[in-house]
Amino acid sequence: MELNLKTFIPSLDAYHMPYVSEFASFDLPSYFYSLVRQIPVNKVSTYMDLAIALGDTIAARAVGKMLSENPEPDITECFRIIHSDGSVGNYTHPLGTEEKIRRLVACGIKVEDEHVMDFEKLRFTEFKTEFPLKRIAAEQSRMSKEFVSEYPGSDSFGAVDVSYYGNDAVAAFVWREGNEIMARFARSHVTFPYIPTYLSYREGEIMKRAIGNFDGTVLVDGHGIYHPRFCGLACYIGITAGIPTIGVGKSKLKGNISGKYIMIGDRKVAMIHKGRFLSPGNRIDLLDIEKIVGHDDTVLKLTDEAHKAATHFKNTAIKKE
DNA sequence: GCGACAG
DNA sequence: ATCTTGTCGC
Repeated sequence: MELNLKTFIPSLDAYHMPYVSEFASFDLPSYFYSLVRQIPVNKVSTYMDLAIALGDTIAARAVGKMLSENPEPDITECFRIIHSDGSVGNYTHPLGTEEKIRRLVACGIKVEDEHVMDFEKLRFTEFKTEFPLKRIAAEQSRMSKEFVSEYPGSDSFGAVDVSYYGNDAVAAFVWREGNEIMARFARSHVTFPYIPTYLSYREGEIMKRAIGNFDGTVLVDGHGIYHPRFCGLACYIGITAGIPTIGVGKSKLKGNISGKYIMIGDRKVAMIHKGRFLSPGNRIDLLDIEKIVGHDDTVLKLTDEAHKAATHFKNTAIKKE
């Protein structure tokens, strides 16, 4: 016998459809290196210029980091990227800054006292780009609209954290079973760099693999709606996996402190509890979080267990390889 | 000159 | 988060 779906499912909208990210496996470094290769041989550009071409000035440090990890320095020449004040800046090479200057001079660029002469005239900014970080930020804004504040309730809690050895990451997810603490791990090489406010695209997918099909509320090492686009790591995980999540951050992002709460504009996005910033990720609100940590102070300690598990796995399994 | 800038 | 990457605004 076959079911007539049209009869039994009146509207797909009645179901919660997990949001699918378009950038879950986006290779930002490859895109970035292709931008670097656009700089003409007799020109220079700055870390900030490349960050703008990527789509957000907040990525300036990540630009430096990606250049330092350039896998093909002969094909993607990175010595043309200099500081915004015209000084040549660092060069990840055994010979350091001296080598950067030597290579610039070899291209006919004049350098005096570690500064590029006629810097503004030699500066290249006309990148052909689709501003990927702007697109990702737009996805965060769209995704934030999928946030649901109704808490389904749960008697089980888990916590997830990530530890790194270079760009090799391990995610640890821990939960309680009776008196035991259980752990599940996920490993992978990550390419997306750490960029403030884009943490989801570095850690979201590996964390979801460690969480697996856990049926409960997940504490995430990062913020939830306490985020400039109301879409931090805990939201990304909660909304793309369709599960209740709570963001647990150790440090501030932006926003104003008002008593025990953090405000972004007129929206209350987080509460301060025991030096942590707690914010809704998905399918929960601040009042639920307040009740949970007030009723059971062992729940938050799961985040410490997740941190320990991830660090231990990294030190014992990854570092030795 | 020093802090922000989630991890 | 590690192993050093940059800019802005006060």
